Amino acid sequence: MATPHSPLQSEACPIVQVIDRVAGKWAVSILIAATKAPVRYTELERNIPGISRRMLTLTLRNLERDGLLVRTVYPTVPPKVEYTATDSARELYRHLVGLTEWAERHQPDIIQARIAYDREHATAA
Amino acid sequence: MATPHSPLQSEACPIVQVIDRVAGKWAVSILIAATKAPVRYTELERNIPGISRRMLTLTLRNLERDGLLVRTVYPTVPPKVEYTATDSARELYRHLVGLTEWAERHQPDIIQARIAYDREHATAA
DNA sequence: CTGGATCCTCATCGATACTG
DNA sequence: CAGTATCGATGAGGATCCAG
Repeated sequence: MATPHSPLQSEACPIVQVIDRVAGKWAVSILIAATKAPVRYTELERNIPGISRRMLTLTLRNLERDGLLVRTVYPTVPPKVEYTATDSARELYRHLVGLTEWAERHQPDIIQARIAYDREHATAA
Repeated sequence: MATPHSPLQSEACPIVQVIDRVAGKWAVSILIAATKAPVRYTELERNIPGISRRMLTLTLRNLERDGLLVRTVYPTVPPKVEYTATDSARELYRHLVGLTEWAERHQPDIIQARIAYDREHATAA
């Protein structure tokens, strides 16, 4: 960490804020999509399995509010809205990629660890 | 995250799994503490402001289950339990540091963005 | 097509009390 | 010291309907 002090002061730790901001898989999914190319509302709805309209809208608003997405409205007859990742978001995305790579590397380990743990702590059947 | 058990087979993209695993400030706070040095239960309870016993235990169990923490019990008369970060967790921590730095760099921007957004979308004055 | 507003459910979390 | 068990409050999130 840039500031190796205040080890356990979670409130002051910026990473907590990032986690909170990105908390919920929806934000990340949207961010990933929008970083690759400007995306439309319906496009996101189709490409993110299981997301509800409500959460899509809510998450989009939050990301927009935090300056991670830019919302562009084209006043055409069928309304068209595009969401574009800002530079800030693209930079964040690079770090998320770091996490992705970690996840990919350790996914098998985690799965194994869970299996082992569950077997160990199995509810006597 | 506080779910007692995450599904063993997650079909989601790896980054979503990381986010889910680390979602909630407690996991990160604990991870940070345990990465720096082995920590005891009460030590965590004292140093993580606002955490409840329930969440502390739950989060510890999940991290342990995923192979990110190792739980060591010393069968002494006053029981002593130490939680130690695994290599896997330490590697994850390095990536979390990347996120931290991003957060520190962009925190002012985000705050500004929110202020601007809120002013723009103020409930019709 | 893009969302805002509403209702309602259920999971999550905090507080408390109890135990090895 | 290091937890577990239980209960109640809170709010995130899904479903639905309506509007620009």
